[in-house]
Amino acid sequence: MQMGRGVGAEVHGRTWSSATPPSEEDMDLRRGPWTVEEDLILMNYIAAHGEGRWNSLARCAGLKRTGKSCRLRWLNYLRPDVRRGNITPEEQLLILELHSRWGNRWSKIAQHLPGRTDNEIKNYWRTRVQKHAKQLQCDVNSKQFKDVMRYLWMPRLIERIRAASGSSPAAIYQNGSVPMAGDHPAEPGFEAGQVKPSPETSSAAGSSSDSAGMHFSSPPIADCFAECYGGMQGGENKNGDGTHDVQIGGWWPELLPSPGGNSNLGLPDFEQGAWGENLWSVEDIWFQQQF
DNA sequence: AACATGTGCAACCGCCATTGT
DNA sequence: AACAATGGCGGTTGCACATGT
Repeated sequence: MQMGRGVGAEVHGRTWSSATPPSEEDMDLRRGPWTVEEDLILMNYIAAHGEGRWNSLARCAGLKRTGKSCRLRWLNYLRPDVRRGNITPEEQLLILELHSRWGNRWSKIAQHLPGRTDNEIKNYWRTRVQKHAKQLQCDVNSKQFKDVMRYLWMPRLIERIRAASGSSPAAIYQNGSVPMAGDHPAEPGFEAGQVKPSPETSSAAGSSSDSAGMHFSSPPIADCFAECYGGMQGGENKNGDGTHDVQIGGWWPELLPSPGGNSNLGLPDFEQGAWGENLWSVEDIWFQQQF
């Protein structure tokens, strides 16, 4: 998909004012979508000379582009290790987790998703996650929404990954690059929440009779994440006695689709982008209203 | 079939930090 | 020390395509 852009006013990383009109060379700069020829020139030049010093690179390569534009094109599109295609559930989970930790630090988040660019992650967040917040009529940065993410989406993603795993869901962490609980600053909004699930209204995806009156302190997301993933590292949920799934024990299983069952129960289909109107089950709405 | 609306995403914008002179 | 050039980042835009009516 290619598209043009409006005529902007920045060349060589600088802007010009009406008092300092662009030079003839500046006027010659190309904007908008890159052509195949330009891509080839850029790739060949970088293959021969390496990347960096983008402004001189653009000049020396004969590209009528700003250095910034070349850099962006290379990093977001042409780099050989750029991964394209759907964001996997594992990646989705990681994005949710890391965003809860770092906020809109897209480049930092991208460092933990090999092959994914900050631009892609940012786009994912804006198009998918923010859309959900809108559907729930709450702000994406609100505690409500963060709790929905933490207690509904993430466990469901985990369950989905687990259900799908023959392939290890922990594969994404094989490089050991993902910081886990304890190595990040506390996130104030996530520290002290209390969840009071209603047994009457939370049984859509399963049955539970022992959760009445249960109160759970909200663990930091990373703790849930580590716990849940810890339970999956061996490929199976090892605990017959529920000790391992301490964070997703209790009322969480009620919200989760049964393993091997329909893992899409009430879960927005992140992967396929099926974000219809009825994404939210009654329990989701109920959950959201508790905050 | 034609039009309207929604969605995804590449590319640009503007600011700030760093580096060089 | 001051200024300019450059790199990097988060935010925003707008077009092509998909989907709905």
